[in-house]
Amino acid sequence: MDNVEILGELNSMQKQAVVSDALQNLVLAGAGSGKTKVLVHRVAWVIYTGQCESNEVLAVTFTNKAAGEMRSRIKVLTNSLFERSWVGTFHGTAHKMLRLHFKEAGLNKNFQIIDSDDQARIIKRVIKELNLVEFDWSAKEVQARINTWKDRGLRPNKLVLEEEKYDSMLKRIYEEYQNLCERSSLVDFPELLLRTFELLKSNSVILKMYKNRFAHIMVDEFQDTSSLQYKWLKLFVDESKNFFVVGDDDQSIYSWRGAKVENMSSFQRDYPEHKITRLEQNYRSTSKILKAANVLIKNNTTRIGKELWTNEGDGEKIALFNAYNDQDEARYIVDLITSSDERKECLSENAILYRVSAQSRVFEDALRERNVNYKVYGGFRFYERAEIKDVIAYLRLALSKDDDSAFERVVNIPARGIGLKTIQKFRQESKSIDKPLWYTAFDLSENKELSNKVLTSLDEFKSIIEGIQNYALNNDLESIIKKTIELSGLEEHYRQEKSGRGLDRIENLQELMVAARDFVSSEESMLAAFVTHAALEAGEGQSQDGEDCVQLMTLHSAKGLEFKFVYLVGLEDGLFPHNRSLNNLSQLEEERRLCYVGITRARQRLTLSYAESRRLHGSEHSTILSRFVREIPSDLIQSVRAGGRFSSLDSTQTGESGLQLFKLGQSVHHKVFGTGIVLDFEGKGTTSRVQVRFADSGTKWLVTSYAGLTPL
DNA sequence: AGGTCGGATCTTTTT
DNA sequence: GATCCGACCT
Repeated sequence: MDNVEILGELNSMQKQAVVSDALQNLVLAGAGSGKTKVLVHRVAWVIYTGQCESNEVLAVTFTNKAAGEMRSRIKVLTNSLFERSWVGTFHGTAHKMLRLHFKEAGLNKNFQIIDSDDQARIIKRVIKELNLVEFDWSAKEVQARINTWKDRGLRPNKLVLEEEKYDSMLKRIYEEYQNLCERSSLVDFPELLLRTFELLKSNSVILKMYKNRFAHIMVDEFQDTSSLQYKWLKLFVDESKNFFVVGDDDQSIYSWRGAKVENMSSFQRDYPEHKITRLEQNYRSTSKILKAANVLIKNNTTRIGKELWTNEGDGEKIALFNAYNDQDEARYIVDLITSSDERKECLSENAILYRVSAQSRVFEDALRERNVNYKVYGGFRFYERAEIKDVIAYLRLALSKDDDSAFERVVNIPARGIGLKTIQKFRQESKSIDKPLWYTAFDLSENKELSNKVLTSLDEFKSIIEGIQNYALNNDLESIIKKTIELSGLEEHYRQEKSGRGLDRIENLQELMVAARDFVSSEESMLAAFVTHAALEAGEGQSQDGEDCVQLMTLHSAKGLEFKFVYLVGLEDGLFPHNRSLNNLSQLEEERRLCYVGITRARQRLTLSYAESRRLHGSEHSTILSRFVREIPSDLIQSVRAGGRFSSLDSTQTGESGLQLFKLGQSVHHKVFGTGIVLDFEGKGTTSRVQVRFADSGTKWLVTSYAGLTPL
């Protein structure tokens, strides 16, 4: 490996970015322009040119997946020379620092990480406990508010109340929640970042150590950083430091969870000596697709500005399909896939992208009907499943008795007769003496009037936890998990579960043991490392079967991916752009960026579709073609079926009593012709006719009173 | 303590 | 239409 090899595969702009000798660099990297490649090559470059040692690099992103990919690509490029550099997620990096400096950060050695689900449960409990009159926010809303505060670096005592109706109540909840976390040594996701930030800010020795250590700070997906994350990065960087950030303001789609695109302009302001490099050559899509994307995104008012181009030729026009309804839309797309050899040949090159996950169902039905393999991305991940979290909670408690969240979760799972009443007693006690529940439940249990039955159960619970604790001293991870499942009685508990979920759950427990067997870590306590892993990584890649199948996912989860054939569906105002974003310019622009992301996923063929009528939330709505499609020049679009033919008609046939009523687009069944869709109707009463397009027998006009159609 | 019923609500998702 | 939540019942 030498310089030539590092630079050889790069185009001139990419090369410029990689070898830039400016200290601060902003790389504006369009979709498909080799964004991560530039970052990875930059790491290799600075190491190979002797600008720094491999352990002096800090490279961060958002997801474990992206960090993993970054790590392995750097590894390939540098022949593992980078081993000691810090490559990871923001949260992972912050966590690492907190473990190293737990004392200085004011944390207990065994502090545990809680995920958003745990956090929501605790907040819910706090709200209930405070007994606030008239307070009617949901726990989720409060959670969002608290996390926003944390992201702004605001502790309860620093809040400036805005005299809103519930301000003082929200503040009390925040305080109480935070107290509870401190008492039980729990750290939530935003807290990982805020704690680290405060630690570095207040402890000049530690900060200096890291500032000296990190010669190069690199960030991928910079447009997704939150204000706290940017402030955190800036702690390590001054004007003399190498700061290399890569991002695309046109692909910023996560403002709703704290991402601040503004950080890109803040970067330009904060580092006036920075160099900006634009990567606009696209290696993914054909020209027509890129043109559509360029034109669309130009309608956004707040962007730095760039234009994608390619050498790869014009390609085909974008197809636009006008469906009668959502089912018609799904069937058409599935037909399109199955009737083309090119598309059928590699199913996983076909991606159906939609705005809301509820849209997947109709497609799943249509795909199943045609026996086409598919995979829906998103939804519950492995470590988020209740049964997995139960086992993890036992382990967490064995690691840290302070962990109230874990205690509450499993003290009565399986049911041991320790109900709400008992727990409430503990909570009260716990709050008044400021000790974790575990201690109020055991060390002080003589003081409370508890029945013998409850006392016995508690004893039993205690010995389970201590049993796990002892067993964990001298056994490997897989056996510890196995023992935990046995001792806790969880397996038996799920076996007896009445709903059909029990068997699934037990399978998942076995999967957990497999995960434990394969888990590797350099930490001294494998168990602690595994529990952290479970909190920090939702376990996306669990049980991958690698089957060739059609990919179904939301536009959000499609970011970063590419497919030969992309179907962008449900392009209707109100659905995409979503209703909730229609009245707000910045939100509407984010929806447009989302559409931009969708379009730029396609390598070869892009198909857009919309339905004139859509069933949503139980009832039928007529729709309007999405403004985003209307913004794309019509010479780039090929309409597959002329729309609007029926939209001016009454959408329901008005029949005499006793006669079947049909709706346009409705699925019906006929004894001879099979299943079909109602396309049109005419006449009234016994002379009325319906036009039906049958899946196998073509389109026919049928007299309603004789046809004997059954609605489906 | 656990189940059942009515009512409200209905993006996007990672850590 | 489906799901989640809180209130109420057994």
